Amino acid sequence: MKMNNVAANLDTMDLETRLTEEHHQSLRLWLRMLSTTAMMENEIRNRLRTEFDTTLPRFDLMAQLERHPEGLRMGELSKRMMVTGGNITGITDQLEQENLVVRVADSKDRRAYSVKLTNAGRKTFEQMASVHEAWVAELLAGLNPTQKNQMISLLSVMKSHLSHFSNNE
Amino acid sequence: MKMNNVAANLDTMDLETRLTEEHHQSLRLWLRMLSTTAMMENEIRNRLRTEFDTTLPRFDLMAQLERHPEGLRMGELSKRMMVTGGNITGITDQLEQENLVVRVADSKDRRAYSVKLTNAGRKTFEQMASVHEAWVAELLAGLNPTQKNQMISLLSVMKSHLSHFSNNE
DNA sequence: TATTGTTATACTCTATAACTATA
DNA sequence: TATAGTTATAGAGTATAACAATA
Repeated sequence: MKMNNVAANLDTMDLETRLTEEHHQSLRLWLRMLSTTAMMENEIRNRLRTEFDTTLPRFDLMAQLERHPEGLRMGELSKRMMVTGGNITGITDQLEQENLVVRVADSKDRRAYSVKLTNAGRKTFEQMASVHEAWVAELLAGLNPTQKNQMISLLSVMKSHLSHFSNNE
Repeated sequence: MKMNNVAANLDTMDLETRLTEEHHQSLRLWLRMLSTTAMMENEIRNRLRTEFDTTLPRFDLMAQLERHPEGLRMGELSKRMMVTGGNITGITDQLEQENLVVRVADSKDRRAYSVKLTNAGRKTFEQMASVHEAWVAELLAGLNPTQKNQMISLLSVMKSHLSHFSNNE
């Protein structure tokens, strides 16, 4: 009786062998995750550029603001988008020049701004977002709803473990 | 009786509502996947830089070569790494200057080269790879082996659907 | 003519660190 | 002193397109 299954081997294999196999399994998972995400991300970046002449970080910033109609401070955006402050300034500058967002002075802290979508920005974003959502559905159509839910919950477990490291999230 | 479960609603909801819910589910999955991958990728990039003074694309190129001791042509590397040719030239130039890889003239096609790891390159890569593998295991320790296998197979389904689009892989 | 790889260029995204102004 | 945001800079990664050598 052959036992190729990892779980079945738990009690027959020595610790070192088991760890090596688990390491290989983890590496396989990570490489697959990395390449799958990259394929999807490349496709979406290309479509955002050719269809809407925009980029993922710009789209992402607008998406953050759409979820927070009261506006978000620069530092909040920096944390949520996982990039340092200087970059937020740059992207915000671009979007402000195109009248898609505005900086509103904070009434209590005169060092701070809240960034908000303008009406034009909200309108533009809503149009992009609905097309974007359809793209995502199209690209993920290989999974059925049950599989998608499984994946969402596995990612949640993974993410909460990851949040113990470094300064992410 | 409330029915919040997607599957339970399949026969009672109209088509349009169902599609909207599936779209939202897909979007949620994609956003979670994107942020989870980014967290892990950032952590690994940082560690590669601080511990080995290298980058993910450089590491990735060496990893490709390690799996192909006979060498890979520039065009092959370009396809596998999902970037255009000019970039492969640049990364290969860097690694060649550090004596980690060599370009070997193809005996049959005088336009082409095969890129191979040097002995020093192989040694350097093996050291990095074993540390890298331990990092990945550490960062993925939130999932047990069964969950990792589930994730691997879900990603496979997803990836094979994605490969129908554009020029990826 | 088509293909392999290089070169030159430009653009986006990124981090870092010094800076201004407030707190 | 510490914090919010900006500025300036440098570097990595990327795509595109024109190019040379060879097929």
